[in-house]
Amino acid sequence: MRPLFHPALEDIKPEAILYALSDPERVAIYAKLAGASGGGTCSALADLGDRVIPKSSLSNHFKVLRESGLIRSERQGVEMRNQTRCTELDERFPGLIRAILTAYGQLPGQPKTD
Amino acid sequence: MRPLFHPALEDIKPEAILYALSDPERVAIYAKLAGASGGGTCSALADLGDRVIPKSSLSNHFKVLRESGLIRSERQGVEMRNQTRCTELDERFPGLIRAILTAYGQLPGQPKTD
DNA sequence: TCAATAGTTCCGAATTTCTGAACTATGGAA
DNA sequence: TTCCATAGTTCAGAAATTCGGAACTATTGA
Repeated sequence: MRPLFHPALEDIKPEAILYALSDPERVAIYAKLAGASGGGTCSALADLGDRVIPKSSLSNHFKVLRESGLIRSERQGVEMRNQTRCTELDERFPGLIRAILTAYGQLPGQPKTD
Repeated sequence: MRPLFHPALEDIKPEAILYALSDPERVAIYAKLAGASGGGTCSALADLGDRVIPKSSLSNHFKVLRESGLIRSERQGVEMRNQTRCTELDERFPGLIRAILTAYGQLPGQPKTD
């Protein structure tokens, strides 16, 4: 398995962030991750309620989120811990992530409006 | 030619906005439009400096921007006037467009950082 | 060493994007 | 009215991307 790639903060591109978050499934995953305290595993986030995302699609979603710079993944034993890079990101693109999650009505603790 | 479709404000979806603005060419077009006073025509926005966008691609870019709710297009004689819907949009998704343009370093009047 | 679990990679099918060529709509000139 | 020029749209095939099942890899525990 090739090592996971994470872009350096200064290499993160707005187009990659927007592309990654232009898919509601990825937004749902990211929002859960932003809410979760422990660092979510892939399989813990596969269930969207109305549909269960296939493993390979899920793996790809995480790859897109990771390579865009939105999350950091690291292996912990048999599973993968994923966490958002939102503090860093807010430094590079102030207000961006919050505005996006607000638009989706997915800010942690916020009632869904869509 | 079929009539141009514009979504009602309440039908505008964040995923469509993010998708439309995940393409740097479309961002460049949108940013020019946000800066232009008159309402830009397609051909006036085709020249990106490093490349001239083909007519059909340009037409498609405008379609994506229009159907996502970012711009409004209306025929004025032989040409098309395009204008942003940013005031409306800011009402629906507060701060979103500004945060995105800031991330791209493309806010009107702002020096490019990327 | 073997089995179980978590996730990645591969690869073919389906979908989407891109763009040259043909077409449509409008306005002005003859 | 007819013809031409201009601005943009639509069509269609090629290229690129996405999706997801099946096979594979890595790690842990028995």
